[in-house]
Amino acid sequence: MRENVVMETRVRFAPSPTGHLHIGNARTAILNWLFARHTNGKFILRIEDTDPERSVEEYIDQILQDLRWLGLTWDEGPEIGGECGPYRQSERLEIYQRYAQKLMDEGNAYFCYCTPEELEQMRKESHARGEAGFYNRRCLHLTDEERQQFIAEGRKPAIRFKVPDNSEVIFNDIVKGELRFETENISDFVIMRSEGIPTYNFAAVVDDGLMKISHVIRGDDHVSNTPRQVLLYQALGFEMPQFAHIPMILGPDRTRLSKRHGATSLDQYRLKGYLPEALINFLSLLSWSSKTGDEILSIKRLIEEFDFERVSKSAAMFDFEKLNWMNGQYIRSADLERIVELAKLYFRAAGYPVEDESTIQKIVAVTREKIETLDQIVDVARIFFQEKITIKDTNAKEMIRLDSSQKVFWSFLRKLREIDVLDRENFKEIMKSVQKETGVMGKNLWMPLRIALTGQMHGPELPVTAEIFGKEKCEMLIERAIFK
RNA sequence: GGCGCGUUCGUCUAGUGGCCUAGGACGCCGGCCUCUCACGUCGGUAACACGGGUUCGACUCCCGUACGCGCUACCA
Repeated sequence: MRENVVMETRVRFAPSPTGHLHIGNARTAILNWLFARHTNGKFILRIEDTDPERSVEEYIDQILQDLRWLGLTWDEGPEIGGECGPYRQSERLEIYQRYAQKLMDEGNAYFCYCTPEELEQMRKESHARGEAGFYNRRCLHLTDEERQQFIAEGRKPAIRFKVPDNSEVIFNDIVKGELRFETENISDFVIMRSEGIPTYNFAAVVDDGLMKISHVIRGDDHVSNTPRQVLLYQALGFEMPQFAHIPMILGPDRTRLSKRHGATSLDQYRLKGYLPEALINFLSLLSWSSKTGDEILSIKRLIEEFDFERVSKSAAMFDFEKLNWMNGQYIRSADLERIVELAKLYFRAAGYPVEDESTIQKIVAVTREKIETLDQIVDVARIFFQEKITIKDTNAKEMIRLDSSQKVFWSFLRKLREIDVLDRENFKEIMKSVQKETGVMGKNLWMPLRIALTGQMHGPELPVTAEIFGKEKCEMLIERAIFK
């Protein structure tokens, strides 16, 4: 029957507020979002904050902010609600209890009174025997006296799911293909902790089921959890979603990307001056590729083209070099006004005055050409804000003392005084006539001017730099270079 | 230890049995552009983990080995 109905795609991103939004999780969020938009479905945000030990309220806001910064708008979730709320697991505790009770009533789950020490012992023993699972099902076969005894001792029970014997869990993963697991290798696992809080595997299934999630898209570190969840779906009678396990992102040492590898939280990237669309583009290209072979892809194209057919099965290393290159591409092609606004943030932090809008715009236009992350604009633009010029480079010092350089300065000065307003065009004209007059050309002509004006041998286009400085400042700087 | 997943240039990848003398991108190297750096542009460097099958033919299919990663919690 349901073959005829075109089911609406409903995907979810379910972060746990135990820290900042990790770059790997951001990628998972991006792929979920892309798929939702591609299929015209819904992108649902759910907060998995069942562990009070590790969940921190502030991180929820942080994560929401990060997601918004990326532009990943959600259709249901915190702050906007939806038909399947609440969207915070800590507010759904009664729901999990109800379904756990249902499993107990139907004989699919049972109380477990084992202590951490007892469990640890079992783990050791089964490990020594070379088995996969570890729980020996002691509490499944408890006599009434034993049970009374534990209760009398004040032991609070957890609830374990009873894994079917001798069967095989088979499911089709959209990216990995058919996956099979013997239940013999899965021991009865806890679904409700003794404090009445659900475990991840249980809460995720109950919520995904109730929220009618059609595709579970997550990192492939969850593959091993999936058979447990499949069993739960079956026992609970929920419709099974499709699973798509996307490959991990690795650090330079080929282990899963983590803090050890440097910047891993999204806000660090924002602060350093990466553009959200660059990050989305780059992250999308980790284990996915456009069939056109293009690599610079707009959000629009990403939405149009994304599908699981082209997601690869193997993990991908995070390549900072390529991200930087890509970010540079986006910085240069973005609307200038936008980059100006962002650049001002960095200028202000560096103490540069940003009041003169048209000057700032010119500065950004010429300096964005040379940076890969926005924070680098502070260094490149320093020449426009520095109080006085100090020449550190000895080659540069020697250069301006050259007779030919001094001749150039004098000639340039004379011609500069003849004009009213200096701009990039008449700067070039002046240079031409200075060349004619002095016979100095090429590097010997330009470099002394560059050094006199900026104190450095490298920098933005000189005509533009001179225009930004203006006639008076140039005049003053060249005079100084003459008498040095 | 057990279970699962993976393995094409340094890195991200294309490749679905002949189109592969393995293509593109980042990086790197060199040329051009040029006052410099960067941009841009042109060219170069560099890979099918290994061993068996299957097949007229294997990067592509099957099996094994090696290596890597993940899971193996009353974390998610």
